[in-house]
Amino acid sequence: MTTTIGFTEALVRLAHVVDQVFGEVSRERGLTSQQAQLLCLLIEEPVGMTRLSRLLHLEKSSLTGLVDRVERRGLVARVRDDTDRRACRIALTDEGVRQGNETHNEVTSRLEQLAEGLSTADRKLMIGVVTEMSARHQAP
Amino acid sequence: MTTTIGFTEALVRLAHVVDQVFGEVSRERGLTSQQAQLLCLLIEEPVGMTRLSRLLHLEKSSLTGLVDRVERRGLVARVRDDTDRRACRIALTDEGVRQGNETHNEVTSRLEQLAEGLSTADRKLMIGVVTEMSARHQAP
DNA sequence: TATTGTTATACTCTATAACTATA
DNA sequence: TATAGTTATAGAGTATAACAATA
Repeated sequence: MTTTIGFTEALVRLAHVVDQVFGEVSRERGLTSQQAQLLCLLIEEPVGMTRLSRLLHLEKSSLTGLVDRVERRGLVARVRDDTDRRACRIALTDEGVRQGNETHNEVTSRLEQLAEGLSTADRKLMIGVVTEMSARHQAP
Repeated sequence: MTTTIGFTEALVRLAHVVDQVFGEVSRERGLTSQQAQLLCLLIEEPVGMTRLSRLLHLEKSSLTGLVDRVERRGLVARVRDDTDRRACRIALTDEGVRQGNETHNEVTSRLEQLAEGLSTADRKLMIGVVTEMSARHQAP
């Protein structure tokens, strides 16, 4: 029973797998995908609401609630911006850093497991393809 | 400013792109991603709630509401199963077939556009990789 | 008893519109 | 006036638990 699929369908299927892995890992930590994604995004550095909303493709008002819920869990904090009293930056707490890193590592680990045995050349190819597609998608 | 990304990160990024394209196309038709996904899934044939819930990784109770909303929009109908009076199959209406096909085609078209210029060999490679990863993810 | 699907309930996610405070 | 962020509101998505009807 070997069903052949097309290229586009492969992309969609891959997206489902990634989404599900991310969802599973998040869920195991008592987080939603969105909450976990927020934590992962903040690992690098604190980010303000307006920029976060662009990065996550969310309206600012939607973000307010998401941040509220993660803040209530003690994983992030609103830190005031000294240069602009209207603004704040969302920063991970110590526990948030832990959860964010663990989530990221676990997702990475599981995806690596699924891709086990894939040659370095093939990986590089996929990275190249994705980088190109991603750039095209953001360009317009 | 050329930032190099890892293989796993590429997978995650690709998933985001696909999700977003799917979301954009759905939205343009006044549908949510989940509703559009349901329509696309039903293009092949009508499916019962239990099987749908496995295919979409959703609890049956969550599915009831989703089907309700899509049915309210006149895109699907609950058809009774003659061999089992407990069961029903969710079938696309004529309008549902149209929307499902158009959504599928538009998503395909936009993803193809993003992957324009990619060689046949590279496409085949990606299909192979995804098929393998997808199979591993479902296996356990 | 097991299975199919629904209902009740409680959160979460999301957008739109209107708002406050600061720039 | 424009920008940063919040509030109010409404609808959609989701899970858990309890349920009805049928197998």
